[in-house]
Amino acid sequence: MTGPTTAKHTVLIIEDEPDVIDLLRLNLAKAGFRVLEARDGLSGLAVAREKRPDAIILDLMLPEMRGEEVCRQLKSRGSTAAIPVIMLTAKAQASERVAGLELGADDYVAKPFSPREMVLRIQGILRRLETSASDRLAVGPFEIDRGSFEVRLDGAKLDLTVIEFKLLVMLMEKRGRVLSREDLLRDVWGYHRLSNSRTVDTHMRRLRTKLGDHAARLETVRSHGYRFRAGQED
Amino acid sequence: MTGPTTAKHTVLIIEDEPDVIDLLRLNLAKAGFRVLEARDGLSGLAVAREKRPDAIILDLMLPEMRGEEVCRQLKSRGSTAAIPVIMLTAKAQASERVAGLELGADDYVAKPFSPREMVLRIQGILRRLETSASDRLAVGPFEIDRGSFEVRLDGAKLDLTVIEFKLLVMLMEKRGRVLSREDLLRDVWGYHRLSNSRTVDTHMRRLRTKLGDHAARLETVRSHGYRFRAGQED
DNA sequence: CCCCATGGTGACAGATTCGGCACATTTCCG
DNA sequence: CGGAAATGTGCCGAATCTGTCACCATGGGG
Repeated sequence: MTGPTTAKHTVLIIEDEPDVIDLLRLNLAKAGFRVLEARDGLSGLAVAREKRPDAIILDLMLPEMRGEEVCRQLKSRGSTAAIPVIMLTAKAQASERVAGLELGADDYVAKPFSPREMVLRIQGILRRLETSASDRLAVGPFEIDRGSFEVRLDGAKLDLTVIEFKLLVMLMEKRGRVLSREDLLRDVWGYHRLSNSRTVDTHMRRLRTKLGDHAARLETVRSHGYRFRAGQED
Repeated sequence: MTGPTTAKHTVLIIEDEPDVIDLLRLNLAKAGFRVLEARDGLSGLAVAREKRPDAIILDLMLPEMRGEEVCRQLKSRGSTAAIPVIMLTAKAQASERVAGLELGADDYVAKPFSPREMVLRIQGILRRLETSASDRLAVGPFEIDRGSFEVRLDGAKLDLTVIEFKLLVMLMEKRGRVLSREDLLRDVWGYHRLSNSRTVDTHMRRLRTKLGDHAARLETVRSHGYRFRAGQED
């Protein structure tokens, strides 16, 4: 996220059985989640659209609108399609599971479930979304956040140009591999016609300067290009 | 990814039973995946590190090194920690499942499993990773790719400044909500001391100019700030 | 209907960034 | 060791980006 860091994640429970709601609410709250609830499919859909929770636990058996349909509608609209949905159902048959997954559900838990497992699943899904959504890339002392265009080296924020940023990202993504000047021009600059100039070299120097002590990670491979050396932490 | 688009996803199967391997290999290949395999834990770990597959199917019962340990080691190193792991085990007890999830596994499938379900799970996990990894943000005619810093409007590439880009991303992420000038200064500019100038207004104008016909999506909310109007597609 | 707070707009100057060049340095090869 | 090729480095002018200001347009409250 580029935006302000949200302190807590919000989970919406769409479920009609009060016992199940209570069980989930208690455990999710204990794990630090904010909890919303809806007692039927229609209002669940409405709450999801209005509040945009970070995850949804969706019972299949619901009044007003069945869970399958709720899921389908969630997944069919841009603003809610990315919200992970965890299906909750009494039936554990494989056929049901497949149906749920085909609807676009992100995970599936059979009742009776262990609340601990449910919390872990949600945390796992959110962790996965989070690390790739804010799109962090960390190698040793280098930390890159594509979301906020920030680079940190040994914790200190580096002040890089857009080109320098892209250059470093590309080198780090392909760390260990040698990238030719053409590769870099194509991907960092987006050139089609290949400039025959020494632009890449110049920018590499600028980048190295800003990396200070760690400039050594940017290796020159004579006659071939440049490489971000992959260390043991990689 | 900023780099070239990879055509196929690669899945690594770490499993010692030939029957299971064949079943998976067949179905995954049919679904368009490239398949790697390893017959024991140690070599599985090695292959994972060298080839960096897009997903790993990991049996718990393995010669050389147990699946739990393989998973732990995968998750403990930067380069392989982000690879989703799907645990495969004969035991379906809840306790085992929790243990797997706590190890950092991303999903869990009990044997005997339906190959169809397995393929769906992998596709689901990869889809989730993908859409957020390349970090696309699409609303109506707007398409943003944070990976390549590109904005397209009605398919045409827009040439935005870094500030304009961040501004638009922030407004789109929080579309429908009014963002105050302070919100925007804090998140786009990263100011701590709040500039009392009209900087935000000026940049909004510049952004609007570049959006042409679609500038109307950027609404001014008098006395409060700005808002990206959420349309029906959202 | 008028006033004034609020926001839009055009302009501008300073700062930053960029691509390229000339020259220095290094590396490799015979 | 000598020379050629490759790369590092300092620097410059052009282009771009940015914050700010002054002035204009607008609209809501009294």
